[in-house]
Amino acid sequence: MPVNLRQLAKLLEISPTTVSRALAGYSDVSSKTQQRVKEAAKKHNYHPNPVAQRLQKGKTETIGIALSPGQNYFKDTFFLDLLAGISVSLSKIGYDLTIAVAPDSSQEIKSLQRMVQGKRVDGVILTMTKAQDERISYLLDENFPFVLYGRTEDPRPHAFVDMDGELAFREACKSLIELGHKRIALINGEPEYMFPVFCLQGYRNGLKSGGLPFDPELVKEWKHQDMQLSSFEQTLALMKLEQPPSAILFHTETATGILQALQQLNLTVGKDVSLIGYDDLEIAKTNIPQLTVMRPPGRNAGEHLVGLLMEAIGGRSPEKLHQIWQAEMVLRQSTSQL
Amino acid sequence: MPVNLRQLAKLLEISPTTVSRALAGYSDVSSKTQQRVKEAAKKHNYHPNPVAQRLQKGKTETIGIALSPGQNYFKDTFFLDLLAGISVSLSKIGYDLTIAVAPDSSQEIKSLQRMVQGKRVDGVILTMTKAQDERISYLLDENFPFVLYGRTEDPRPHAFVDMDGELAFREACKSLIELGHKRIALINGEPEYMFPVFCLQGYRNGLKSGGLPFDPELVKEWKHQDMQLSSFEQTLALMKLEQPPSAILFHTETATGILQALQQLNLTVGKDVSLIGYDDLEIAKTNIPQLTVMRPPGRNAGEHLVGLLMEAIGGRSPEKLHQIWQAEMVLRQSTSQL
DNA sequence: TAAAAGGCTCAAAACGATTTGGAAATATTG
DNA sequence: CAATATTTCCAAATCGTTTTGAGCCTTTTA
Repeated sequence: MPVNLRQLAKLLEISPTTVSRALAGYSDVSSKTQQRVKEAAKKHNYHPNPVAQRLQKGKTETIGIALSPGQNYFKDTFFLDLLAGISVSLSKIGYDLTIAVAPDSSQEIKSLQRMVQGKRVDGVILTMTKAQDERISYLLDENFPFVLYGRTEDPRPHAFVDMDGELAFREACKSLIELGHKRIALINGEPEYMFPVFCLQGYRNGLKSGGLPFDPELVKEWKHQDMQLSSFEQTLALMKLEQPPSAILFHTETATGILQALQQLNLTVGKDVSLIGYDDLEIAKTNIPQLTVMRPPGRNAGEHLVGLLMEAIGGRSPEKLHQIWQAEMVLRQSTSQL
Repeated sequence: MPVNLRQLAKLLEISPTTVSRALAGYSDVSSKTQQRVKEAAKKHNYHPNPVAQRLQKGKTETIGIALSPGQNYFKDTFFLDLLAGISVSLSKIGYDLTIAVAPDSSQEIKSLQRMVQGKRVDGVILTMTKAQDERISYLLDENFPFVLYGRTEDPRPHAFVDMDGELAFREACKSLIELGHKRIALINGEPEYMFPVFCLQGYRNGLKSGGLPFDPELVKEWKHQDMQLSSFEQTLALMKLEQPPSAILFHTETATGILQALQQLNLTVGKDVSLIGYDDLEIAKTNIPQLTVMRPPGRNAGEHLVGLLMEAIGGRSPEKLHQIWQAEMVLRQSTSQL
C-alpha cells in the first residue's frame, strides 16, 4: 500500500532522481514534469520516508528534551504550553520532538547520553537548570548543540532563554516598600536551581535600594519534593517570628500552601499580610482575594527556544543566542498600604 | 570522531557482517571474536546509528503520543508520571518516544496524521479519549496500531487501559448514603469525554442501589477550559438550591474551585458539606481538612500502555488487550455522618 | 554552420546498518 | 581416509532516499 519513490518513478516512467528533484522543486526539472509528479504523488498518497531521508541527509531532524520526574514542572499549564510551542514550531520545519524522561534524577545524565551519543537527535533542550549542572557540562564537553530554558554558572558560551528573576523580585520588593512595608519576607525555591538564586539577588537589591536591612530570618526555602507542604510550614514559621513580616514574596506555584497557612492563622490576605507572587497562574486569578503577581511575558518560549537551537545547530556561535525576558507587575487585591 | 560499522570492521580486519552479528550476539560468531568485537566497540565508543537500523529493519522504533494543549492534563504530577512511565519503558526496549502537540484541538487529527501517514512512528498512544473520537476512528480505519488511556464508544476492537470510573463513583455514592446523606451532588467533567460518562453512570447506580431518587438539579458540569472557575460557580449554584446537597462527589482536579466556593459561603468542609474526590492529588493531603478520595492504583499506567501497544504492533489481536483498574476509598476528614 | 550555452533527464554512488546465501576451514562419522 | 556435518566467516543485496556528474537535446551566439 505505501508507495515509495522508486515505484512512483516507475509508474510515471521517469527516473527516481527526477521524481525526487521534482518534489523538492528543483529548477532543473521542467515545470510540466514537476506538475505531473506532484499530482501523481498526491494521487498515490506518496510521502517520502523520513527515515531514509534522515539517513541520506545525515541528520535526524529530531530534537530532544530531557526531563526528570522528580521535578515539579507541572503546575498549571505552563509546561504543556512550553511543550506545545516547541512541538508546533518544530513540526513547521519538519522536525520531530522526542522526549526522554529519566526514571529518577540520578539517571538524568544517562538518558541524555542515550540521545546524544546514540545520535538520536540533532540538538537538545534543557529546562530546570541548576547552577552546577552536569547535563550542561556534558553537552559542552561533547560540543553538542543545545539551548537552555534557564541559566547556569558554566561560563562557556551557550544558548539560552530565561526570565529576569532578579528584576522581577527587585521590582516586587520595591513596590512593597513604597507601600510602607518594613518587614518583607521571601519564600524561595531551592538555591540548587538557578532561578531562585536570581530571585534572592533581586530581593536583596530591592531591599537595599529601599534602604531596608537584609534579615536572613525572613528568607525561607521550600523543597521541590513537597512544594505545598514545605511552603505551608515555612509560612507558619515566618508568621510565628517575634517580628513577623507584613508582606511576603513567593513563587505562585506554592500559593496553595502559603494561603492555607495564612488561613489557619486567621490572617487576612491583602490586609494582615500583603502577597506578591511570581508568575500569573490560574490560582492567582481564582483565589479570593485575587493575587498581585509579577507576570512574565506571554511570548511563546517554545518558539524562541527552537529558533535559538536551530541557529546553534547551524553552527552559529552561541555568544549571541541569549534572551532574557522581563516580567511586569499585575496589581490585584493581595497587596495594600501598611 | 563517530566511528561507524565499516570503520570498526576495518580496524579489526574483519567483515562488517561479522561485526554486526558479533554485537548482536549471534551464535555463529565465535565467542572469541565476539569478545574482541565488543571490546573494540566499547573502546572506540561505537554506537550503531539508529537511523540506519530503522531503515534496514523497516521499523521506526519510535512511538508517538498525541496531545492537545486545550486540555488540562497537567494537574498535579499525574501526567508527567504517565509520560515518565512510558518513556522509561520504551527506552528499555530501545524505542524512542515522540510527542506531537497540536496547536489547537481542531488540528489534533492533522498532527496525528503527520505521525501515522508520514511513517514517523510504529504505534500511537492516545489520552483524553472522547465518546466519539475522530482520532480513534482514523486509526482504526487506517488499521494502525494504538492503545488508549481511556475508553471510547467505537465498537471495533482495540487496546486500552482505563480506570473504572463507574465503580469508583458508585462506591463513593454508596458510602455517603451509608452515612445518612440524602441529597448528594455530582460535579462532573464534560460528557464529551468518556470518563465523566462512566462517573455519572456510577453515581446513578449508587443512588439507585441506595434507594435514592436521581435529581438532575444535583448534577453539574465544569468546563475543561476554566476548570477552577466553572467548578467554583457550579458549587455556588448547587449550594443556593432550595434543597442544597449535604454531600458532593467531584474530581479532585477541581478541588481548588470547589473549596473556595464553600469557603466563601462559610460552609465547613466535613461538617456542613461532605466531600469525596476522585483521585488522590497532593491537594487532598495538604488541604485542611484533608479530603476523602477514591484513589486509583499506583500501578504505572505508562508501563502497561507500552506493553499493550507492543503486543498490538506485534499483530496480536486486540480483543484481549484490555485493562480496567479499580480505585479504592481513602477515608479522611472531609466526610462525616449526616 | 559550427561552437557554446541552456534545459532536462538519468545512472550510479552514497548514507550505515542487517540479512541472505554461500564458502572455507575444521571436526565428526562410518 | 573419504564423506558428512559443524563452525566460523564474508560478499553482496537491501532498506528508501538525495546528490553527483554526465549526457543528450535544443537553442542561442559568433
